[in-house]
Amino acid sequence: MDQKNFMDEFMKAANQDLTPKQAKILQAAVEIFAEKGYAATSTSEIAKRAGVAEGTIFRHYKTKKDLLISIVSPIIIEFAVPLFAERFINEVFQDQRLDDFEDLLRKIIRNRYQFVKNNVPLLKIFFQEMAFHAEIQEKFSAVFTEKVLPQFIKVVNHFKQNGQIGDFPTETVIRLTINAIVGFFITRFLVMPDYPWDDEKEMEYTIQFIRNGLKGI
Amino acid sequence: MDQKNFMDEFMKAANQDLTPKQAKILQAAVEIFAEKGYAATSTSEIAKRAGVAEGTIFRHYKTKKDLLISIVSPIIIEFAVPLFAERFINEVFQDQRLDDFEDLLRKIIRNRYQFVKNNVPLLKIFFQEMAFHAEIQEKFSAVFTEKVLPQFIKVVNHFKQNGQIGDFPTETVIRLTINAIVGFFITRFLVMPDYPWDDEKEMEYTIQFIRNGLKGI
DNA sequence: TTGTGAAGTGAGTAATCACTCATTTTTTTG
DNA sequence: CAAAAAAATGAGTGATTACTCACTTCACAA
Repeated sequence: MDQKNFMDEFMKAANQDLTPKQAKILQAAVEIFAEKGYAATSTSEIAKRAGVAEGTIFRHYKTKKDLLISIVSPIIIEFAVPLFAERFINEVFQDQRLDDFEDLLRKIIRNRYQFVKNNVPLLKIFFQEMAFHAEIQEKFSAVFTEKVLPQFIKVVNHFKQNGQIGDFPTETVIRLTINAIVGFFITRFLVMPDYPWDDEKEMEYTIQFIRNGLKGI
Repeated sequence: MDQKNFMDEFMKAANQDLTPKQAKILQAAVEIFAEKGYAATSTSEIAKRAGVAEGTIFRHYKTKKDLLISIVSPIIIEFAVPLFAERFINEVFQDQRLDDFEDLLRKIIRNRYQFVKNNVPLLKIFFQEMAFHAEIQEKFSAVFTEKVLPQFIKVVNHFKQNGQIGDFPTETVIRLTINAIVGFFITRFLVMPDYPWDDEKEMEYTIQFIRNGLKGI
């Protein structure tokens, strides 16, 4: 995916030029997809909950799958990109206050925590349907390898050089870090959303776990 | 996947003799459920791949959902339980060679690695369908809280007392540990199965990551 | 006011769905 | 071997599916 397509997606996501009925359709689809899964959801049920005729769905979305893609695409970009925009990463190398791995971890986790908390159903749909739809996999893969990975590598190598991260391969550091962070969110919001979490504490423990786990001996 | 291992798992768990056609049905259902998901799979397609009449499926399984539960139930027990059988855990407190957190981690990860490798489609179905079927959630919850959690708590407290695990809450230690291990398996076998993994090295890095991450400073 | 295109409608359609059941085939048993 | 039981069959069922299309309603510019 090239830059232009990418920005198109982003603009499409940011734009609010949806008709009221179209917005209702998206809202209903997200709710039901998250509840029962894409394949188990019928377009008639979406139309019913959206308070819309079934034909209206197909006026805006060529197929049911098109509706799914329209829902999932923005969330891929919004979840992965913002914290890894070039502007932000450059700060890491220039701003004294960011030259600490633990502080960076804290900043990333706290920022993404708010985003995840505000988008649980959308993210549930993403994780579920990624397993079965090549379009979603490809879109995610493109965003990850083009936008996230290069910046992540820069940062890890930076902290490896100044000794805050130990002698692991860079890809392994990235795997372990993303897994610890995303794993926390999945446990917190999808696996055990009703557990009496103390989010502040758990985030801090997770930060310590990652920092110590990656520290050289 | 090795078909022999695969059917062995079923025989063991079901503790019941299957007719050849019934075995074919299970095998076909596992394959297609893993490929396209439970809801997107039709019973006619299962029958076709199994080389069986559609009615034969319903002679052995009351409903399509019944077939799913019959597939998923054994895997829950076999994944969670074996390493936490009382006999094994008692060894941890008696056997000198097991009185090292790192060695225990290594033993657990290596054992479960083989199991996961031999049961990828089954585990994929489990993770996917757990999100939507209360029966599966309840079965898993029961096995986890009755069989796994109590043993895990014992072990963690043991290693906290002798200083190998630092001052985290026990539940947090368990969350971080399971997340690191299961996360590795999911990344390795579901998210990026085609990446040129060096499994030995990645397991060792994961062990170091957990051990250092949980170590008190 | 009127013309025009977009938005919205809902009855209609062919295909497919999970599941049934009367019947046939295979296996077990006495 | 014959009778009984179990396993397997596949055509048939009503319900539901994603999607279509001829039509109506709407917003708005000329």
